[in-house]
Amino acid sequence: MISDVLTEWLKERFAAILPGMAAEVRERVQSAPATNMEFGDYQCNDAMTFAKQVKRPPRALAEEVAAGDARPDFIAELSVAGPGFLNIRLADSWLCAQLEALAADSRLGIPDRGNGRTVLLDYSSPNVAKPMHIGHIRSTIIGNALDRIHRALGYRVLADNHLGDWGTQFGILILGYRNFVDPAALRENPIAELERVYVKSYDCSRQDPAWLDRCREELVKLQAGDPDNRALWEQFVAYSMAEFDRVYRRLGVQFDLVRGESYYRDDLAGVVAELEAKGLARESEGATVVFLEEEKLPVCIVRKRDGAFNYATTDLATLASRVREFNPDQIIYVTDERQQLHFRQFFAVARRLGCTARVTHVWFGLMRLPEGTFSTRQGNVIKLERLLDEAETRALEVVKRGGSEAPPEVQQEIARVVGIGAVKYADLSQNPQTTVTFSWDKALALEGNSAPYLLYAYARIASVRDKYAERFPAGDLSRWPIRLTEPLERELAVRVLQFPEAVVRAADLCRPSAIADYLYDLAQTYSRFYQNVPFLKAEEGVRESRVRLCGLVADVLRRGLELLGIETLERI
RNA sequence: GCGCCUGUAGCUCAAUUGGAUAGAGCGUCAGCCUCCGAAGCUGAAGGUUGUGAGUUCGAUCCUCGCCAGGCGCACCA
Repeated sequence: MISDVLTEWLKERFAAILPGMAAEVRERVQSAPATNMEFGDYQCNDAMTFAKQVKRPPRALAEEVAAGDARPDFIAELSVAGPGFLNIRLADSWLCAQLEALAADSRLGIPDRGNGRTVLLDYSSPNVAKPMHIGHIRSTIIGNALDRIHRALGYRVLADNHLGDWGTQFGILILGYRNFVDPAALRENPIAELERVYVKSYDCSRQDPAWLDRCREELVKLQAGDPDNRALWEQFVAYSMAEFDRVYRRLGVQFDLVRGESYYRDDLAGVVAELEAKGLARESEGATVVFLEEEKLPVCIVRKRDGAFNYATTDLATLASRVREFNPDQIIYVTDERQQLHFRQFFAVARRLGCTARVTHVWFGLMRLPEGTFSTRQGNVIKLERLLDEAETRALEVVKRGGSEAPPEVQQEIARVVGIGAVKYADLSQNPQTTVTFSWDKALALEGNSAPYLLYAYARIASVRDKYAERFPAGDLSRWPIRLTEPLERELAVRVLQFPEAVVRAADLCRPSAIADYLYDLAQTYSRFYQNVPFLKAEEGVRESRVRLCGLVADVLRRGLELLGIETLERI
């Protein structure tokens, strides 16, 4: 990566002029893309940071760094500006060589950061017997993007869908099912019917304590292995999986493991026993809890007063099982913001149990409606499948409005890719940690910073290649080197080479939006280039170089979108 | 009450975690298709970064106090 090459060189330079603090220099010196094109391509601000410590003027330090006579071949210009900024302009010849290397590299320069190390990703994790609604989309899409990004960086990724298939809701559901289910409706739409039954039974439990007691009994029977309740439970899980699989297929999401909470049900007692044996958990107010005073956190309950286990227990059992079986270096959980406290508690307990795997909670803001939060009981949920349908419908309207000549099934396919891509991109292109207020127009945006803008840029490049082949049938792109003659194409070249940095950043921050931001910037730069720099009309040599550069942009766009789980089309 | 998060152009969001003149899209206004795909491009207007202090060469970013909103806080997950 460009920044690595520059950083390494800068570290040596700083270490040479600050021999007393070489170790710290090697730790901290960084280079970053220039904030303003006029300054150069990259910059380094560390003369200012070190000046304080050595009590010397920052500008003098910077000048000393810049003064060395052995200027490496990748730097064309190195200058000092303002209080001590080091501005670097890269050499065109070196940029061209880097582009040639990128063109020959199937990884497009993405480094092998993982080196085979294992990352386990826990995401999506919907509850059985409830429909997937738009609140589930963020975990699924962000988690899947993190999955793809880590795989690209050479990690061994295990994506695990930790279904909510063993909670207290099953007592309510089983009793409701026995009393209210409509077999015809169940055949027609199982999940909708189960949802109706659940809501009705839930209402009963709120009004009638006796009903609630009977729900608890059903739950106890299920957990004790009662054959009838077990059969019902299996049926519910099967219905839900069918629906989930349908949605996942549409979203292009695949898991390596689908292990719901039920998978760990026999481990729960052992977790509590271990905590007690190690003196970490003790009885309090009838429950078994772990006190977390050092961390200044509330107590973590691992067994309720009624003897039942809860979420924290399940998570601890799950973690232990994962460590035993896969020994992951890192486990990433993707959930909404409401679970922050829970994860802080859970991680604290895990550490006390000696867990050394790096555990990360990636949380995202809740999805809301303009009128407030939505809930199953208020009946104002928007189902995920309906969102996807609507996305495809709107995209199809745009395709038709554009006067597409393509046959209907091709238009349908374009609408599918554009619509689903728009939904995903709307979520992935912004910082996950903000609350989002759902609106159809935003989720399905088809212009501006959106998937269709990127897909359009991509399709235009595919067209460029076709046009080139058509007009210059004897042309052979591979015979011509890449050259940089126009400022805009040079700018585009630098952007293309920054792709690996965007991927690394997205992984480091667990923020796929870093890639989305980068791709949008790349597509914008490309569009300006496309509009303002002639290439098929350029002279031979320049023409081939520019068509090849276009091809590299296309490769990066395709790969980048793929990392976000968004498909591309050659025609749109 | 305590904790976490958010507040940036009329609206939706960026700003590479302390860097230079805070950038995009939508919307508004003015231009660009006999031309490599106009789902595009060029330009204009639009800002006391919620607010008040502090830290330093330098603050949207760090510290403290306020204001507004969201989400949590012992037996749901």
